[in-house]
Amino acid sequence: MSQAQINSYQAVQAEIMKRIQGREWPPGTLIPGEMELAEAFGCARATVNRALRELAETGILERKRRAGTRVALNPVRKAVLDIPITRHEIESRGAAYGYNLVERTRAGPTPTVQARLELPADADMLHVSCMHLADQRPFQFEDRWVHIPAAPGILEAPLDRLSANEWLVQEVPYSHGRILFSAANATPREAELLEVAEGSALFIVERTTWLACSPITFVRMSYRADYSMVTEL
Amino acid sequence: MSQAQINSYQAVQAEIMKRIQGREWPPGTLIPGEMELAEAFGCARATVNRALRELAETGILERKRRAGTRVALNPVRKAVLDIPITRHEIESRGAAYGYNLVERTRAGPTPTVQARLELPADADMLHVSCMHLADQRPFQFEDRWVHIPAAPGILEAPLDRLSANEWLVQEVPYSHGRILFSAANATPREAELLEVAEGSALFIVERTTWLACSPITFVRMSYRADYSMVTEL
DNA sequence: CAGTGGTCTAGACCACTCG
DNA sequence: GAGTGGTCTAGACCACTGA
Repeated sequence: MSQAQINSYQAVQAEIMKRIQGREWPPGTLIPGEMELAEAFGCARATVNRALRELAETGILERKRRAGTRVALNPVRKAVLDIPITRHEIESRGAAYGYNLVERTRAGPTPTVQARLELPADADMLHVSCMHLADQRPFQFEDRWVHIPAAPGILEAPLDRLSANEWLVQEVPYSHGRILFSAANATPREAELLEVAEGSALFIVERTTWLACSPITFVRMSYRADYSMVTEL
Repeated sequence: MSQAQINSYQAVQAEIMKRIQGREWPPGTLIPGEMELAEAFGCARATVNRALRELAETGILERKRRAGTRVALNPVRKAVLDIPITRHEIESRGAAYGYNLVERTRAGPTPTVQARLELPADADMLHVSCMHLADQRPFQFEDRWVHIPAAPGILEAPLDRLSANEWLVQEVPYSHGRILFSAANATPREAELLEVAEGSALFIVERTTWLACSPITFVRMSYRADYSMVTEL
């Protein structure tokens, strides 16, 4: 026998990674087909398929019908980012969560918000902004616009106690969204709320969500410069 | 019959999503078991399993053995981030890629670099920094430290023409890494290189990679504030 | 048009965990 | 201990696509 039994998809992945990392299969290599690997490993093709499919999803392999599977030459690696509710993020860091409603106004969208949500200027919206605190210290400033017809209950939501994010997550399903990460200098208002110097760099996350083609909400979240978002790959 | 044939895993996913979005299954609902769904949809359990497993991976469902599958109450949604090579990112935006080597020095690590890579102060390292340009304009400043014993060929790499990133990706495999996103105010040097005002907010990405337990490289990439990273969910 | 990956099926065994 | 999801198998058909 030339090869011990490798009959779990994770074992197959480990073996493939071992060969890639050992440069037995350097970038660009065309690796054997699923049937061949299955035979060599002593397992079913479905097992090899799952192993290879998942590695391709992370960008390590590239698969094409007829052409086969090769080790990615220019790996566009995929990293998975967790997007938790802010309260949970704070609590998972072991800090006490605090919440302050800053503003709650029924108003038409600003031009920026209009553009992001693709809504008319006279759309019926709720503008809600709030602070999230970690151990009494400013953690995140949230500035949100909600399209009222898409989430009618929002007008009765107890936003003085609960962030709009938490209310929406439980009450209004969405089908897809877009997240945008960037940096910006703190405006005087943001500086005051986040207790940083004016012009201090902030980490910005903007999120827009839809249900089917109907826009629900746009939110801009600003974090102090000492915040960072982490992911493993 | 109560239900048309839904016999592809994507059709099953669509049906599940439809029921969640239609609030037929609001957050927290315990949904039917795999066998039951398979029978209702007229497909095999494996098909339902794949559909549900993938939805659970994105955070929409939560699955536990014995307890069953429920619609996530506090959805920690997962977003997938593409991490391309900078040259490809620039080219895919339709801009011309440019590259300038700024510095190339063999030196011991700074305290920050030491901490990130968990290396001793006298480790043998190459410090390489460079600018990536899009249509002749500054796009990203890359400041990198490479642990020479982990990537010996780096000393002969043509870093005057090719970024260390591109060379490493093809020549040195890695097993895992950590990425950290944050914001910072531009130092005088960064401001000059990126052609922004001193103190201007920069988007910062720091990446550390290892092969098994052996650190390979640490890189800090700074982007002008007009840059943003996007992902869909 | 032939060979690759993509998927589905029916059945089985297993591991975990909740009641 | 029983029931759920987690996985593997052997076989089959299909869609795509590059030679």
